[in-house]
Amino acid sequence: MTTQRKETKRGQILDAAVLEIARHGYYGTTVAAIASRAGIADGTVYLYFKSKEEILVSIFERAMQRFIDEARRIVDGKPAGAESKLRRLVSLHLSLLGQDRDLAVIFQVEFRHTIHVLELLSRSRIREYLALMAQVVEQGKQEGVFKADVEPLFAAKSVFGILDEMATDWVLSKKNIRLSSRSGPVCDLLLDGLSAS
Amino acid sequence: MTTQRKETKRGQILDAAVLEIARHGYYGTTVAAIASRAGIADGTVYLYFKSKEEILVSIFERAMQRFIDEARRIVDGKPAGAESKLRRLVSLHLSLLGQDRDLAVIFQVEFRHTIHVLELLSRSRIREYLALMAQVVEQGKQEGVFKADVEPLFAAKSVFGILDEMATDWVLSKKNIRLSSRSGPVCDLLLDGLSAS
DNA sequence: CCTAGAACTGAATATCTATTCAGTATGGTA
DNA sequence: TACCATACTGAATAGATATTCAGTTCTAGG
Repeated sequence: MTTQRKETKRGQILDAAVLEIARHGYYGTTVAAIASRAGIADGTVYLYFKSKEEILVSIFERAMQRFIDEARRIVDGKPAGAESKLRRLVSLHLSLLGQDRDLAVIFQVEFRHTIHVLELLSRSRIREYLALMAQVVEQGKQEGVFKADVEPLFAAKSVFGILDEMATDWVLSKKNIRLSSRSGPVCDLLLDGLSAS
Repeated sequence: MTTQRKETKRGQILDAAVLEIARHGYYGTTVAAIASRAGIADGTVYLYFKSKEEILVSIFERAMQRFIDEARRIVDGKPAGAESKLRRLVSLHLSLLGQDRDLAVIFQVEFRHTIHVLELLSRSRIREYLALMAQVVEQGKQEGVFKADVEPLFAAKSVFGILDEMATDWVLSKKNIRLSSRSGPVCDLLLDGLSAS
């Protein structure tokens, strides 16, 4: 069996796990249920993952890699103003989560147990992501379009916080709006604040 | 045994549970550990709570009640400008979490399983809290100090999102800053945004 | 001091499930 | 075709722990 094929099966298991975990939670999902949905025997799971926990870690890694790669393309890609880059980052975040509700559920809900399970791992990846946002804020300060006294990392966390809450709200709400439709309002608020001019 | 006394013991169990769950997570905490820390027998826990899950629910209820009561005092209390009320709400949120790290851990991490365990319960309480924030935004719009085109509930969620991220960041970081020291910068960003005037 | 009922105890139970591993199937190669 | 390595299977295991309940201790009122 080629590496290609192996990667495919590994991916299938991860896909099955995303589906099950989004519906029943990490602790509510049995390895047997993941195997069954992937159409393989329980034992086979352990040929691809050392443990159930490693499956969760892998889901996180796979998704986070995508977030970071795409964000980096915006930040380090072809030159553009900071405001434009910020708008694209916001839009990216909401689009990626908005197009896969199961993944969004896992991100917004299941990964929050992470302080115990994935602490180091998850926060280091998120720090990487936050750093990309902070880089854009820094650029904005140098261009003079963002306030001089704003701390880039603090601003990045604020941006992330708002995006995170919008995503959680979307995940938990029954309404059928598109998550990415919140992109504009989020940016407007971030850029200009609540105060009347 | 008086009701008073009963409430005390119930509270002791909850206190013990907060401590254990903050350290080991909900699924990593055994009922035996909670009982042991509370200095009672395992079975006694079940005289006060129907199940382990009910303990988690009760921790949430008890804490959330405090948040809502204090927020309501700010919002409906003696008249003040919207900006001032908003600053006090932000400060309240960060202070309440900042003065009890164990409770903060549970709020920022453990309650996120809530989509499956506490979905209805927790979100309805949080909606109540969000509604109080939204009320202040609405007031600001009428006073003309906040932008006319901002949606109050959307703004409230944004405020909550930033506060939430600051709290999570604080909980996961080893640094020994006071959480409430973030209160000023958070308000400034919310009110005036990132853009240079 | 007695006693009934409330409060408490903690060993036993009943169930659940992650992981293992001895055996089976598959597919490419000579 | 025969062979071997790789991939897969799924029943059995081992360990964990929420919850119960029969028995014990406490306590307040008479």
